[in-house]
Amino acid sequence: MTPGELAAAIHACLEECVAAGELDLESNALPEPNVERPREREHGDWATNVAMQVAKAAGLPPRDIAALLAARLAEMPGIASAEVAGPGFLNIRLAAGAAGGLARTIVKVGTDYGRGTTMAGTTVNVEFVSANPTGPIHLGGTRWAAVGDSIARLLESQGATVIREYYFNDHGVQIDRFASSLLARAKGEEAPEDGYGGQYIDDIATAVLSQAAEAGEPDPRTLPEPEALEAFRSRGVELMFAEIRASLHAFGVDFDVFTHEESLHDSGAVSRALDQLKESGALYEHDGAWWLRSTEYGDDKDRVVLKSNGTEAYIAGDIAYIRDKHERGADLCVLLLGADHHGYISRLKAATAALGYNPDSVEVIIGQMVNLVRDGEPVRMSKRAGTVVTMEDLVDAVGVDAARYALARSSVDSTLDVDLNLLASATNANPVFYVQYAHARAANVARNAAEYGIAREKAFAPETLTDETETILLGVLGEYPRVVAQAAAYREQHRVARYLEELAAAFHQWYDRCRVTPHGDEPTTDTHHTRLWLNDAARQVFANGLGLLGVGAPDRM
RNA sequence: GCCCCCGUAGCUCAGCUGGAUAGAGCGUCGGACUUCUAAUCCGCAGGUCGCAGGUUCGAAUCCUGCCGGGGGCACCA
Repeated sequence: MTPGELAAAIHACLEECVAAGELDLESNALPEPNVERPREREHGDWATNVAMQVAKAAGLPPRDIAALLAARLAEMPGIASAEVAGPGFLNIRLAAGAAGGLARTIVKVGTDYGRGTTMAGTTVNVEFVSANPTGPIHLGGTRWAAVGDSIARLLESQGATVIREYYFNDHGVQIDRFASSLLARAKGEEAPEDGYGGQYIDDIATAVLSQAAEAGEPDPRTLPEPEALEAFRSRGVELMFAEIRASLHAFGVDFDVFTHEESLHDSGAVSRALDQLKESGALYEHDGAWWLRSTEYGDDKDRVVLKSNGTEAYIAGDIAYIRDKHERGADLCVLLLGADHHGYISRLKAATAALGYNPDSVEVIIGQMVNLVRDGEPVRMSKRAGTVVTMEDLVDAVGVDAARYALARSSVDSTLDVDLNLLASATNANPVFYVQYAHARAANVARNAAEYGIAREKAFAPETLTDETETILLGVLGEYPRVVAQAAAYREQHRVARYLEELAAAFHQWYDRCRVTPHGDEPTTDTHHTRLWLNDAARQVFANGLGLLGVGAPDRM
């Protein structure tokens, strides 16, 4: 019996109580009972606080309601006991066979265990990273790559169609500075004061020169300044962006759509969007500029969209972009942005509403910064000085799995300290190995079991799974679908990681106590076959959960 | 001045949609491999959940104020 089935059973008991006149409640207002594993083992396998939740509405003491439910619940098949505890908790024990049945359920369902359909039919556009192609992905962007991809996987697991999207800003002054930095380095000069430094600038400058030579074009350095800059800009951006894409791919993150900011301007999408807003009155003219009424959505002040000099402000591209995403069929647009962008939320919502879309169709996740720490001391990263730690640096130091896991296991609300020395030297400080090891162990157990003639087909006797560690392991396994559903609903990938660590602990403890293959001359019994079911169920959940984080599940370590 | 995030064990962080005695990893100390992987397990130690009020049967969790840290408040992108 899964916790979901148990919740349904409790709900049925509530309905029966209402039908029998024992509870004075609207039957359509009954809550979906919360079923959780109690912290204390003595409190049973599962507990619900539903009696306390409905106590006020029913006008009865919580313990009385719990008693009514307990009487009915205890009669149901698969339930060993139900008793009232504390202020009105209902502690439930499952019959051994009912609890153990979960192992077979998981094995049968396989990769679908933990998947749901609550978001079926919904198309979600998830935009993340979107770093300017003026340099390699740094630590902060790496965090969003790990988090964004995992959130995308979570949404997919609940049935959504997900588009991973990267907004590629090739339009503004940052790019101009990038181009002039390339030109300066190609000429052997220092990069300009407000430009970019670092070895990669030299490398790309060199690559631009050789590309031009191969194409039979004149040396860009000999061209007049504007043409020279353009040559370095167009080729440099392409080269830089190819490098970014390659890094992301090696990191296990691939995007479905790359949108160039320039293309929104070139295609007329920007002017179309602005025309629409002018017509609807969402833009107004003042001091020679056109303003968006973003204050109506909590912004401090209205924002300029068309500057008085006739050029478009940056936000104009954003407005066209959010319209573009909706027109391409997105029901929900999720954006991951760094904490330095939190001021954008209100103007983006305002733009969305002004365009005629539901502002709730845009959801901005603000993630806090990543700090580089070395031996406990904060290290300042500077693009100009070229002291930035990049995605590749991190991967070189700890590997993709450890990097992704370390970045995904914390809430994005917390600033994150990354200590390369710590991660690289004491790799067991990263719990990913604890989880992966559990999976590898389970795989090994399965290999050994096959050698000993233990096979799932030979028996499934769930009532033999009676060791305390087996009860706990089954309990944790049962929570997985709810954890995934909530992680998806709250867009909180770290819940999956934390869950896997809990599951790994339960698995290792079980492994320590219960053998799948018989000891020495011990005869093979149904218990061994049944434990293989449990082992394989755990292995499946490790694989499913690690998959949601984009982290590998190795069979050997 | 206004807005957002954070403040929980020595360190890094969970727990925050209100529930039973606040957790994990790392670090310290002490145990456990003649049989499925010791990257593991078991035990000890470690806490005014930043501070002060409030809400209620119940607050780390919700509300208000304050303190401390980070980020943001452009006709820049």
